[in-house]
Amino acid sequence: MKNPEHRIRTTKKLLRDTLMSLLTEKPLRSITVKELCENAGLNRGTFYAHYADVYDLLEQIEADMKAEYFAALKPMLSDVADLTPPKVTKKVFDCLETNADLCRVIIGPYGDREFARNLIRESKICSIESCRKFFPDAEEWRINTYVTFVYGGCYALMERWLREGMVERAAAIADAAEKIMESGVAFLRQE
Amino acid sequence: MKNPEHRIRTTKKLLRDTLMSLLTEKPLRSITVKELCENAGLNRGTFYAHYADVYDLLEQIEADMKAEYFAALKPMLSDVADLTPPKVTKKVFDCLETNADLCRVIIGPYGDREFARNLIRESKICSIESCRKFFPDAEEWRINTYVTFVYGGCYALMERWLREGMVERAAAIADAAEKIMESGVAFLRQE
DNA sequence: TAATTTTCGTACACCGTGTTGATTTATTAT
DNA sequence: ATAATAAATCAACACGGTGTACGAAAATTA
Repeated sequence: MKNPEHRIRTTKKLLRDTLMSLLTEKPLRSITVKELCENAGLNRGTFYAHYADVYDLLEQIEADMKAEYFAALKPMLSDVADLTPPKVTKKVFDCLETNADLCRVIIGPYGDREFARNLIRESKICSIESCRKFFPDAEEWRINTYVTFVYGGCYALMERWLREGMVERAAAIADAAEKIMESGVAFLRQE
Repeated sequence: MKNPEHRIRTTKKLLRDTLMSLLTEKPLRSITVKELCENAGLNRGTFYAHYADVYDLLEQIEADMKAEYFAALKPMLSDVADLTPPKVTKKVFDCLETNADLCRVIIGPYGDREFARNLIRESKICSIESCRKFFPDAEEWRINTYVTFVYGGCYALMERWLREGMVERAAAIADAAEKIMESGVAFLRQE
């Protein structure tokens, strides 16, 4: 075969998929290694050959997701020169819409919302930089505060959107977010 | 003694304090009933007389916190007639500043941030109502979206504030939050 | 086909769990 | 104070998942 570790990859993928599946039913704390392996049809010893415990497994899954997220996001960001925070928001919402299945698990009742929050928070850095470019005279504290607020708001919208089944289009939410972060409460006086 | 259950209350309080203390060192998942009782100087059987497991204990602690939070917040809210969302924010920040010790544990590395988020989210309801009062012509969707965004933003500021050791005054953060939710990005053009 | 690597199967000691029943200690009521 | 009541203690137990080990079986590579 091409890949010398093809077999391991298959096994790992099976364990990952099984864990994600179990996470739609119950919290991580009540998922045992034994149960996980029985569901995956794997020997328990095989699990321990790759992971220390279920938390370790989830951590590795999340690390990979994070890598994929930024790998997918970066090209989206780099092809635009004047990248205002609202535009970043739109890109991120599109990214979520693409990976809807995964998002639903993470944001679900037994998912790791904290992980999602951290992803968004780490995206903050580039926004702070672009903000500085557009408002060179603004104090550092103001910029940081504004971006923090605005990212928190966007995350809240995302969470609601995912929780309610993504019935609206990503673009619609992104538009609303953009208008609020641009003009605040004036958003309620429109139309 | 006055209270017929004085002894139980003392025991429960001891268990609670011990758990909160342990939560500053390690995550809940690696805190065992055995360890908790050893630290509290109590018999393990005593624990099981009151709680099912450590998760049950934390749930009860959080339920009480929630009750206290709203008990403290309601009088703050009721003594003002024209309660705009920004004013609610100010009140909540004051409330957090008062209970700084507790907040630090919850928002800390092993705390339950999700619990904090839920508290804030539940405060949203009264804000939606007051928003409707001030903007009777706005569509329901717009109001809900705006309040969701704005609460997410406030929560993000709170989290940052707590994480950075509450060095700034609550009023300062509340002012910033107020201005952003009022006029959006214009916040960066001030001063 | 032979060599290598991964998975399987089994067994084992270990530890925390949750429960039990009897005993001791503290609180309440008389 | 003393008896009655309730809670905390103590020791013991079966149970289940953990993490590890090692040889056998199966799959992959050369």
